[in-house]
Amino acid sequence: MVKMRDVAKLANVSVATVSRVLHNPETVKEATRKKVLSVIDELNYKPNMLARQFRRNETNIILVVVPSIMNTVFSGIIEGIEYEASRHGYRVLLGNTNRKVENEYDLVELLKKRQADGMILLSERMDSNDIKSLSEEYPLVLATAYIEGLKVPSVSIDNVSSSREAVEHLIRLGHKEIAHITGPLQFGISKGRYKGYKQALMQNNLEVRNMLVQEGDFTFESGYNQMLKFMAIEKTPTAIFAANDEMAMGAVKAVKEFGLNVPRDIAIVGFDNIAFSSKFDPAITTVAQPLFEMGQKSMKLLLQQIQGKPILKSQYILDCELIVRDSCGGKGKEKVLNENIST
Amino acid sequence: MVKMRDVAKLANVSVATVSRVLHNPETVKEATRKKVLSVIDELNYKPNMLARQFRRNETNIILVVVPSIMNTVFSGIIEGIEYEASRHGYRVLLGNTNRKVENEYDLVELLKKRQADGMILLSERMDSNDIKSLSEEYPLVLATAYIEGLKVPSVSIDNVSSSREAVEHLIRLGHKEIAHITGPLQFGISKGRYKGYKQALMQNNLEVRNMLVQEGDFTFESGYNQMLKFMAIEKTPTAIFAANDEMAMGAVKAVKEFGLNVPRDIAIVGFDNIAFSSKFDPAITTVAQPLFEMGQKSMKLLLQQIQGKPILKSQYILDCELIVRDSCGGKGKEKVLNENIST
DNA sequence: TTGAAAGCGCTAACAC
DNA sequence: GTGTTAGCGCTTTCAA
Repeated sequence: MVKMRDVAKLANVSVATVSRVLHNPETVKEATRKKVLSVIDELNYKPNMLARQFRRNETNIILVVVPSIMNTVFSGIIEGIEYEASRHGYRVLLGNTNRKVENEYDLVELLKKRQADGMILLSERMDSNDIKSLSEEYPLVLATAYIEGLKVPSVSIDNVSSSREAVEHLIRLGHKEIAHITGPLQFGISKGRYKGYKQALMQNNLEVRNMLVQEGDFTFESGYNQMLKFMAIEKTPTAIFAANDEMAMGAVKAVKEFGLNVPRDIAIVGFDNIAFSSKFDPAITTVAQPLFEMGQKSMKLLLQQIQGKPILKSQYILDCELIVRDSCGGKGKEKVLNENIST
Repeated sequence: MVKMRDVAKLANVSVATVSRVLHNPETVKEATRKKVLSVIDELNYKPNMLARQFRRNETNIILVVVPSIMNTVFSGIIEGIEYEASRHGYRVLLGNTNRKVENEYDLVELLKKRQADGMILLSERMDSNDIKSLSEEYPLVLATAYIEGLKVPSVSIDNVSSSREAVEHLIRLGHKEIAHITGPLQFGISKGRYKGYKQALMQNNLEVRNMLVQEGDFTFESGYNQMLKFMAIEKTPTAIFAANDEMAMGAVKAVKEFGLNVPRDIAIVGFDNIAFSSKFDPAITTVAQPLFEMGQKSMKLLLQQIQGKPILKSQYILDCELIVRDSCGGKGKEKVLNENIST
């Protein structure tokens, strides 16, 4: 393995000069620099990063912890992280937890052992006290989640208001019997989306009925199963707000199996705008999070910490957008509505 | 930061002994070992991995290069890799290339700079000569792809025979006008699947007609567009074999838009068995790769290289399975067929 | 069974 | 502008 000393020897300079050529080329006389560079090329010298990292005590690696790599929401955020990271010379590596807390704790060890300069968590499985104390010692950002009351830098969306908007859209379309399939209610995002649903109903003087709220677990199957329950109610709801797209699609499947049509008989709205939502039949009306932006913002927050800059504002909440497609039956009407407004 | 020296001092031993307790505990007297361990605990000592890695010139990290993290095929393989890696004390980190060669080359640098002990490539974008020379210098395994004629350790499936099987299934169902939507033909897997399609037709004395083969790019949209072309042919094909599930779903969409029914009017078969295939309406008949097994096998091959063991066999080709669902119209019939065979 | 000590390859403070 | 040199924290050989 060719090392810096070899380059130095052949170029008739000291190792310090070689190091300078690599990191502060402007401090080296042009002739020397060219000489060194040509020798580096000639010997095909690759700096030993392990040595460098050890010496400087930094890796230029950002660890992103994802609960699942199959989810397009996460990949959208990751794109934003990667974009911002590479602009600053950082490389992003992904640690997959498969939704298991122990893997999350395992990946945290990488950070503690300095295998990464910082970490972005795309999940909130760990105990919040652990997250807090981790955050006090290491650069850390939470994305998609944020732990109330905890001053951990985080980037998230307002699940409450964006869900409210989605449900209000259904109300504006004339629906009065609107059901909700929630996510697992131990998660903050599920609670938030549920809250938004209730707010929309209450603000429009509609009753929040227990029977019209069922807890799912974010899977297609659970959407299907909970929809089956709604179909069994005597006065079947005319619209469904599902806490994510997968469940919305599962609900659609159940409706179809009853020989009914979405959106004609039952309107359905999801959340997340996963890649498949637009390809589903019918295309799912849903709430899109600003994924790229969230990733970018998270990375910026992380960089501030790594660079030891003071963080003026550490909690960011970004805006979502309602994407009206076919499953809610409001596409044409929405257009008319917009035109009315704009005229 | 508490370091080994601190532990040594407090435990009244040398740093060497502390190091031994960590790596070869059996070589240390029990009393000493216990003492050291308690001090480690007391001081909450975490070894500096950067120093360790530098010294031992190894990271215990496996880098998996994925073209896209959104794809359930890749995540399936990764699960297998992770399983096998963790059994041997290795950690898996993912590098996302977003299907860009330059990112692939970029990640290779991590390997060259010893940021990872080995690498598994889940894509074949790089120049095959580069892959070859990389493989000569570093532990490397190709999964899902394999480069013909090149002795790079690889794990793949037989795209030809499994595609042949899929098309033969359609033939057995009575179809004679079977079209094929290929992947980008510069990729080995696309060529293989195309080849399997042709073999099936020829072996059954069916004509391979140029008009019935269109090149897609593995996206939903391309499946849709190519299907539109088939619909425009005077004698519309009665069955379609798409080189992946996304294109198969796109094709379904096109058929539906013509007011036709899948599978009644046109049967469609995909490839990959992505997570969504079973949820699509109709559920897609497809070819499933043994993803977990592929990942596991790849990791085993990589470990052999890392440990410097001789590799007896370096190219593995695993079996696929045809999953008959609704989109081919062969579900019931297949059952009858099986029963006939089994009786 | 334990300790002393020599580096691993690089960076950066300091001297010239 | 460039060279000398002292480590970074750990592992491992050698000697005791």
